[in-house]
Amino acid sequence: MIRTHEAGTLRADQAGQTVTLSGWVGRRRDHGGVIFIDLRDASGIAQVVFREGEMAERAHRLRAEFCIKVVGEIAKRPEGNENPELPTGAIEVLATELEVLSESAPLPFPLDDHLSVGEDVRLRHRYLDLRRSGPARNMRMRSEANRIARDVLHQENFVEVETPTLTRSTPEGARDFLVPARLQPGSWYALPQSPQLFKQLLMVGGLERYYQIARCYRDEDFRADRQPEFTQLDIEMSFVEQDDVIALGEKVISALWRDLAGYEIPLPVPRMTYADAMARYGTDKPDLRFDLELTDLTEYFAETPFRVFQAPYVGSVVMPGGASQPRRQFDAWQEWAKQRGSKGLAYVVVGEDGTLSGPVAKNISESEREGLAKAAGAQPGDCVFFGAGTKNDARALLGAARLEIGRRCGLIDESAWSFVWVVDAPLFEEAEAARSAGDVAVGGGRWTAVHHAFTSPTPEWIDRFEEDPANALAYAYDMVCNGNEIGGGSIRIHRKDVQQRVFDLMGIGAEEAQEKFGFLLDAFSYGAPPHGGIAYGWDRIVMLLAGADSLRDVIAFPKSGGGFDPLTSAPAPITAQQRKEAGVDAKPAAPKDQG
RNA sequence: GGCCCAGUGGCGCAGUUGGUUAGCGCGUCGCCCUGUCACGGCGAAGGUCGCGGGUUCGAGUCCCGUCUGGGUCGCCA
Repeated sequence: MIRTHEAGTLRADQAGQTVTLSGWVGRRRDHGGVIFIDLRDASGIAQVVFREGEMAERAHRLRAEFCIKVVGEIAKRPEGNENPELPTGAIEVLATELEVLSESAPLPFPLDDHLSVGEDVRLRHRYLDLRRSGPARNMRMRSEANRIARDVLHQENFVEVETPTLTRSTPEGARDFLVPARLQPGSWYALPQSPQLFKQLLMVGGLERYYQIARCYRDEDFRADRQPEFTQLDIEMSFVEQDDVIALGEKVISALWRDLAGYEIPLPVPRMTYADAMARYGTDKPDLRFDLELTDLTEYFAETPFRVFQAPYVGSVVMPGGASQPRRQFDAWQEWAKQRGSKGLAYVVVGEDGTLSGPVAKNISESEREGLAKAAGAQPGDCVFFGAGTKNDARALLGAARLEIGRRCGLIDESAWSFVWVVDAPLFEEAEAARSAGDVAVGGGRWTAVHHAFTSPTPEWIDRFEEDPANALAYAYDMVCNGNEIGGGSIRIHRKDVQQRVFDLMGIGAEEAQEKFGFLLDAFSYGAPPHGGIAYGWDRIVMLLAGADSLRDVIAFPKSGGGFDPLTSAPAPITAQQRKEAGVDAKPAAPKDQG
């Protein structure tokens, strides 16, 4: 090693020792006769002092981010010159030797922690950004999270297995990234959207307990909380039921939050049914850091003269103190609602004397006005927002309004952690609904899987889901933290007959099933064990633990919008030669196409 | 794909109802400085205001288009 000590570890009791440090020049304070350098390495910083003569002269030429080696003696700082802000603030290193290991060009942006720098410049020079304390801390925290997960799973006898990234399309429902196969022009690999099928095969393979910190790829449009390649902590277990996977999942999560957030998650994590979550919070990932709930007023307005409320569903959410909003603010709410595809956001203002006002108040009947505040749970001075329409649409709008109210009214305790399992989600949705929403419905049937086609029905439904597909429940569970879905999984189908019935309902014929998932079905015919698992959204979990605002903050080399890598400028054009070899332009041999 | 916001020296920003030479802070470069720690002082360099077109006597500013980035909805477990 070309250092004997790490800069950030030096303490007063080491005074007198001669040390060799290597690292980067942080701030320098040049006083002519005496020059101070903050020498930074991965452990922290230490002040190095260059005095008079040749040492000072050479140190004078040092610039920000030069990589240097310094030999010197640790000394207690003169009385009154200690810096209590620094862990090493009691000492300094009196340099006797200086070697510049590598010079640095002027920086494209300052590395000081207290200065704000645009994200695109930082990502373009991510290697410099990572020298800053914040990004460096996030990388280390992520490493710790990996370690903790591995520790827990190791203790539980899990086997870490790597699965292929050049593979066939997995049935997750997103668009695949495709890789041309040079040796079979016209054929393509898909990058896995998750290791779903492989982990099930590992269960058939008798590994019983598998996990992987797995890279997954989905070719969809971008969001702040989405990257085209992302990481899951992927887990699968044999001979388990829902409660077993949930218990294991809680072990992992509670260890993470205990060690990295200093928070002891009260166990067991409460569970809520999907139906309950939708009814009370208008979402399948409720943020339970505040109590506000939706109210179902469909019955209440059953006889309403107000056309807008003559809908399959009418619900409301209260904005505490919302009555005092200026008119402009209510207009802004309309805009807000329109922005998410709604016609508007009906509202009623409850005056201090309890009388209702606002555009909606005039349109409803006398008796409806009478009891509305009470029915909606509103107090004088509140305002009530309404959603009317199909159950799904109206609830989605109200759920979003609930979150917006929480933010604007400061109802959310930002320091709080709320965890909940959402269970008993529907197993199927109508294929029509899925298709109209732009989904690529698998199979030609009326029903399609909400999760994926290998999710088992709950024990109550496993023998009769065909009778009432709309209400059949999936043996699945999502873990939600502060309104973020951080993980989800299910008990899988392991019986060939059940799998066949699910395929039948989805209109996937035997031939099609064989072609698409034949390898899995074949595997299931050889004594497949009952199994299930869970996958945690690793980037998002680390983001929450780090208190970061964006997934990009916890990924070493993230992509920016449009899937562009600001550092390497990928994706990039290929040469004609590469194009030819890759077989990108191969014509399909025969019309006999495949999926 | 829709909508919203932003693009001004290396970085972060200001720039009024359109009006002379586009400012400020940081950084950079040079000189000075023996106790600083976001050191300080003096001086200097550095900008076709994202790009293209239009309106105008005159555009960083107004209009249209376009590109890039961020956010959001669609999409996405």
